[in-house]
Amino acid sequence: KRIDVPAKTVLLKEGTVSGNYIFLEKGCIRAYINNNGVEKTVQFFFENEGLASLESFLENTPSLLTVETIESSIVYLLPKKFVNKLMADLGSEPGFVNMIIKMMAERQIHYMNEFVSFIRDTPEQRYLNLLHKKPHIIQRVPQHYIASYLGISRVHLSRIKSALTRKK
Amino acid sequence: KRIDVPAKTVLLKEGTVSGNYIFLEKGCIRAYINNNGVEKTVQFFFENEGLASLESFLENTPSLLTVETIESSIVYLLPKKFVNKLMADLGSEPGFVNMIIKMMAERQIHYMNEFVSFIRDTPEQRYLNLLHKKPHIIQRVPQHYIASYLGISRVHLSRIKSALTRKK
DNA sequence: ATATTTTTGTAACAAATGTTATCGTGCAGG
DNA sequence: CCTGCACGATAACATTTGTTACAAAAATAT
Repeated sequence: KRIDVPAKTVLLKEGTVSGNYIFLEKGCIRAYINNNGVEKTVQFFFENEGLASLESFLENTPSLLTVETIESSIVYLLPKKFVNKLMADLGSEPGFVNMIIKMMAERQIHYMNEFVSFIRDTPEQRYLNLLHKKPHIIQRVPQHYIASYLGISRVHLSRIKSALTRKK
Repeated sequence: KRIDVPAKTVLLKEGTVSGNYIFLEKGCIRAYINNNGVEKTVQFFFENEGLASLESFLENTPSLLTVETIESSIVYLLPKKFVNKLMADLGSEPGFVNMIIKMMAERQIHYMNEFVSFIRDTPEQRYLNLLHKKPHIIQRVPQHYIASYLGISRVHLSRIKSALTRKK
């Protein structure tokens, strides 16, 4: 289940049902939506982070997202059966349930904050937020992926950056 | 705990700690963020829906959101203690935990979809989505609140609407 | 080392969106 | 029945953002 893959390897393809929980030991991954041939990046993942297309994973529906490595990476693929068993076994344990709920609350808060940020902030502010709160993303991820993550064109992100350096 | 309030009543104010779970028996409510004096609507609620500023409620931090009635409404305010007790009592029951997890997953998927929609869709598409998937919002809520919910100015929403009627 | 692909920056123009102001309509409170 | 307000439409103008195209720099493969 432990595999070593080069950059730009697709781990989960849009339209297929998510069969694995993906855990990233080393490297860097992005999840994106394909919209009429234009890729819109939704999230980035780094060392020791795990992901599953939640909707697809829970409800056995085809995933909206494609998951692809950015750098060459080492990942574990945990089959869904295995994860389900884990949940069932530990379900009785008191602390486990609270942990799950807490994790889910965190993710919910994360997505809500992203959502609010889109309503409230300009692209420049969103870029600055990312720069301050998650500088590792800016450092490691190619800029055009970041642009699509911010919901803007790569040209515009370039403009924002050059405007910022001029201000300083 | 059951109160009858006129339109434009503030139920939870930005900066205060959320002390109640709010349940709406009748009427219509909006939650918004105040950004330099500009109100950005984040969500709408209608009959038989409940809400708490999750982050504030779980972590006892000041709420980022203000919650205000749109129409005159009838609401129940459930003190947090009461809700916590409910959770603790029922925590032992097996089905309850699954229900909570399912509810949280739903909300997470909701916010994620909103987020993805901002990255992927134009304002016009977002308006059409709302029109098709949640027509009751469009029908009952004043248009400038909807504009801020879509992340655009009220003028632009007007333009989108008139462009759409011209197309038909 | 060289060739090829990927990534980034910049310019010029087009389209989308915001801002401000004005007008008309309808509705709520006196 | 009035009189304000709140709401929505529209116009004119300003600003932001997207698109296309080209070139340079950086990374990667051969």
